Amino acid sequence: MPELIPDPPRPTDAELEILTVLWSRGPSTVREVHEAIGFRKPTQYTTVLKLLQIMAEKGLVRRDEKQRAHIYEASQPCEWTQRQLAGDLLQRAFSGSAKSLMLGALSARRVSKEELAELRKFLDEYEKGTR
Amino acid sequence: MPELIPDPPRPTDAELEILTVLWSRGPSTVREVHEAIGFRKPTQYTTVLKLLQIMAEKGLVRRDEKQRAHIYEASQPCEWTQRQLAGDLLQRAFSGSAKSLMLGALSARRVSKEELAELRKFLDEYEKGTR
DNA sequence: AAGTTACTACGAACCTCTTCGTTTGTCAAC
DNA sequence: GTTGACAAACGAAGAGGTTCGTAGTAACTT
Repeated sequence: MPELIPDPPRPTDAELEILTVLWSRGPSTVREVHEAIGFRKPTQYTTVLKLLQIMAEKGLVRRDEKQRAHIYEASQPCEWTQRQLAGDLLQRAFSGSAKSLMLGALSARRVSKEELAELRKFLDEYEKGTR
Repeated sequence: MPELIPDPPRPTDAELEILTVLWSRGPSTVREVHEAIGFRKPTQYTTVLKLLQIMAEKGLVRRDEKQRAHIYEASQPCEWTQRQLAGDLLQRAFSGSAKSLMLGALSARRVSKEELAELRKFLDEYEKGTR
């Protein structure tokens, strides 16, 4: 019978930064993650290691211990986590109003005409999908 | 000369919940906030008080001490904070892609046809505004 | 074999967040 | 004036998050 594994919790800020690396790089060693993080802010190797260990306990990442240098991998796809985070914020800060969220996002930073067009296209496709 | 006050920090989960009450009720006493919160989850009066005191230190709320029962008020308008939160998440979890954020939000919960129409209308107006 | 390097594991320190019990102060009514 | 109600202030405890130093261990080099 299938193991019943609960959804991993919402990642914290530091955890999300690591997940970002794992999503873009794919399965990686601690060293690889550490190097990627190092570009953005100086961090000790063991800090990244500890974080990854804790994330493994929480179920945010999976760990392959077959090699000496363990390989870590995000347990959930990027889109899944993004959905959690967006839905969570939508609920907590925007009382569920997608329009308000959009307004907030667009006014937070300049958005190109291309991106606006993309958004429209996306709305069309979305509507078609839920018909 | 004008006091140079830094922007308040990103509110935590519990703080955001209180801010929500203040935005909808307007300036309120601790008791009023406590009652409003109590509808959603049982909480001690002093917990709300402490939270508000800390939020005042952080600059998230202003406090009027003229009355015996102090009056608290959100220091920033709802829209401002929403913009911060949306921009922050956009940056941290969506690499700045407004489209991805929208996709996440829409797939997080069902959205009515009316809301979709609203979104389109909003996009049009937004484009007009940034011409 | 001894020394060097690369890795994991562990533990502790420090901070923030959240919660609540207790104390202190103020005001009004009896 | 004493009492009771209601308010702020304070202190502390517990949980979680973040960081890092140190220790232990396996593999590689000479």
